Amino acid sequence: MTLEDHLAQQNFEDGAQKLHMHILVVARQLDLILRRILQPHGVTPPQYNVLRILRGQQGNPIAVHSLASRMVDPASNASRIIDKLVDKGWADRQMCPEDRRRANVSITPSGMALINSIDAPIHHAFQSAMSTLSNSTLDTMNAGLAELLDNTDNILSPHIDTQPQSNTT
Amino acid sequence: MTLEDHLAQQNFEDGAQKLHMHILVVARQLDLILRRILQPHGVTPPQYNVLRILRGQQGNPIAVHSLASRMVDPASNASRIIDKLVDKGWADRQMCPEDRRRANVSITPSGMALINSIDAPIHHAFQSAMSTLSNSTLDTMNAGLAELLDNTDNILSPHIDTQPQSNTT
DNA sequence: CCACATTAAATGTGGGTACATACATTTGCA
DNA sequence: TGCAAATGTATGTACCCACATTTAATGTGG
Repeated sequence: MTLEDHLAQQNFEDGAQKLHMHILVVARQLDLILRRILQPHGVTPPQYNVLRILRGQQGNPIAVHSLASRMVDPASNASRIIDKLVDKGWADRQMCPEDRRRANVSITPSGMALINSIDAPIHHAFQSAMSTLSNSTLDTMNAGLAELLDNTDNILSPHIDTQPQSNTT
Repeated sequence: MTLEDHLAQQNFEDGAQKLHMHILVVARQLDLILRRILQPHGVTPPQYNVLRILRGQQGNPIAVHSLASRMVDPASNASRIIDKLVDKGWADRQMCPEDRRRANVSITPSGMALINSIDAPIHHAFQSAMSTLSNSTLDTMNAGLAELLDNTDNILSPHIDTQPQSNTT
């Protein structure tokens, strides 16, 4: 099924607009695939994302804000995602004695068991989704997306011009 | 800012996984840009998406299910998006006399005025986001994403094997 | 030592999504 | 004709998001 079929639209103004739509639609597809695999386990994609980060900490607790910065959606509501994980016994939240504003989060054995059991099928699914792309295509796409990422960063938070300004105003 | 900065993660297993993350993160950035432009007008991205489709109808009303199929998120809840548009006077919903299950939706002059006034800045923003990419890069990326779209379609709804099976089992 | 800004986390609000279900209406067909 | 299946739309539930605000604790300059 092509992009045109997905959107029931027959022509795009140019390659740039088509790329825009392609990215949105494919991102949605990837999310649906992940959701499909996670669903039977009662885990959602953001929760899975957090569990992966916690596992990467090798048992070391991590502050909420630092966890948030590593998420795909660097959420303002990391707190609430963690709430869900704690409710289900997959994560643990302890107050930090040195800085009582902080809350340290860590993964529980039960959370670790969960993520270890679902990780392989997920990796396999995405591997197979990408399997038809050649390495050189992968590289070109990654380079293009990196460029796009940089451009959108500039649109979202314009750089301060680093040229020193003479104070003539 | 690179993908590694965005996710505060330093290495990805392979190009495929990196592509996966790149797509998710860039899709999010594009959504943020759109949201940023729409926000002052009190419109959300899905609402804008629906208004564009309605405008494309040249004044002809369209059924909800047919509208839904054209959305980026072919939502089960197109109804609720339309509710919002009707509330704000940008769209109109009439019952269809020939088929009383159907609800026909059309854009109002006020909705038309709104979308015409915000369309240009949006087009400009995305054009500039993509402006650094060469045409050949755009083509390669679009081709790769089309392939990815097809692969993910197959994962999400596996094709029935059209080979006639001999009944030997 | 104290006012004040800054930081960390949580929470409120309004919106969106997937998935399941409800309900009315049409269609297909026995 | 009569009734089951399919269709079109709306709604309920639980989750998620962006953005603004709140609450608490820590830093910092006078």
